[in-house]
Amino acid sequence: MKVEKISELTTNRLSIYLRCVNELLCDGTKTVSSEKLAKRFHLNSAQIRKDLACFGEFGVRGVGYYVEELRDHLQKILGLDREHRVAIVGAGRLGTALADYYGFNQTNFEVAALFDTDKGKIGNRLGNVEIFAIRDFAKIVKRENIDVVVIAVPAQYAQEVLEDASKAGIKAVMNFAPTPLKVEDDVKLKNVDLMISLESLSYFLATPDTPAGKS
Amino acid sequence: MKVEKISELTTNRLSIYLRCVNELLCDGTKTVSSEKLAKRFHLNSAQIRKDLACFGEFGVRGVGYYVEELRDHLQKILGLDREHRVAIVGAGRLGTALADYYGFNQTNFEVAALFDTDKGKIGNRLGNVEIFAIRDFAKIVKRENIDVVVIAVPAQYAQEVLEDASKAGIKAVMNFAPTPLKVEDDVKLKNVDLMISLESLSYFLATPDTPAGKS
DNA sequence: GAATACTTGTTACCTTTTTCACAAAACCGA
DNA sequence: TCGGTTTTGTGAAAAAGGTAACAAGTATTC
Repeated sequence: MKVEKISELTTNRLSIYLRCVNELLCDGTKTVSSEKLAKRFHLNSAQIRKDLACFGEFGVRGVGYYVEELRDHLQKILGLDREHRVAIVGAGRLGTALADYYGFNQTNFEVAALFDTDKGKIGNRLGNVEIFAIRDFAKIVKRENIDVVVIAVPAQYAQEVLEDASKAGIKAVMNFAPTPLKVEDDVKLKNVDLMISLESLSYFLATPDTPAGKS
Repeated sequence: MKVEKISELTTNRLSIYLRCVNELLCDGTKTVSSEKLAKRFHLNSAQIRKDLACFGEFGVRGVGYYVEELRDHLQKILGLDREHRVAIVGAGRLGTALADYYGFNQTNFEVAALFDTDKGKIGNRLGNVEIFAIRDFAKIVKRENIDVVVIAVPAQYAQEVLEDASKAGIKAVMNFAPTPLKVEDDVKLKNVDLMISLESLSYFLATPDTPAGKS
């Protein structure tokens, strides 16, 4: 096991491995080699081994990995062995769509609060989740033990929301607003930029000789 | 100008440059140097020059880049000088949220059709956009000149939708379902995987000594 | 018109990431 | 127990990506 800094590319792949391993578990598979895993899910076996080796020696030579054990390790590494409480800021279509996204409420991420500035929305509920005034952000974050914030507001308000989150002690933020945000060094900001993805598709369509491939 | 294959990292940055350049245009800026652009938007000037140089010599030594001209070049390169017609498959919350996303209808991407299997939804309209039966997919794609498909259905149906799209001649697909899809070599598939992003945040929270930083 | 200041395009260098290859380890069948 | 097979973990090589440095242009000043 190497003690070095883990790249985000690696942790992203761990998420994928976890998903694959869960699928194997559903099939009733007990053990799996990196080679079999790679073949089935179109991955690279050396990379799987190397990624996993960053966190310990989970495999058994000659056998492979015990699927259930591997799942437990991956969940632990990714911090999915405990619940995360999510606040979504912006109760527009995107925010409300995210609030009952398959990912949430089916995993250890629980949407605990929505926020908006629209008085017509404040106080309403979306399923079990109440829509609060953004003014009460810090208070609710504390009361509801929120540790992850999703920014789903128009671009011009995103920076402000990020700063509110930072002030409230939030360390993990996912941003859907298509604008570059400045962030404190101790806050992890993950940008999800649909325009970039769309324009990447557009580039591909405009450039016939480019090899396609996933991403 | 180098003639080599362009990486997706490069084209993604072109999207960002375009966004920055548009902001400069709003400010009335006429010319900009790679250095000024880099300073203002927290980029690297050498990388900007290198990325741009892949596509031609757009700059003037001693001056920099003419902002308007640069915008036109970037739009052309990214294929944004012509309209793209988008179909969204899955008229659930996510699909409908995407249908009136800021990105669409404010740019050259026009949502031309929604698709669903739910008889209660088929025939309804969301703004100007009609919801069609997935059965009519190929027909509508042709009639509406659709060239980009967005998959916003539950994971278990995603592969099927992708294959329908491929059969209908679609070459650019954006997938929101959290599952790995197999795709023809000539189809560009762009995955937007919110679970991976969330789990990346979770990893960060679970690993206190990790430096944060954007992504 | 020459000297100075500025900025690009590009090469060379450095860092990160991926892939390859194999010794070491564990299992299996006889 | 032993020889053969499988498969991991890892160091070394290769590929990809990012940064720095600078020669070659262009504009501006005096």
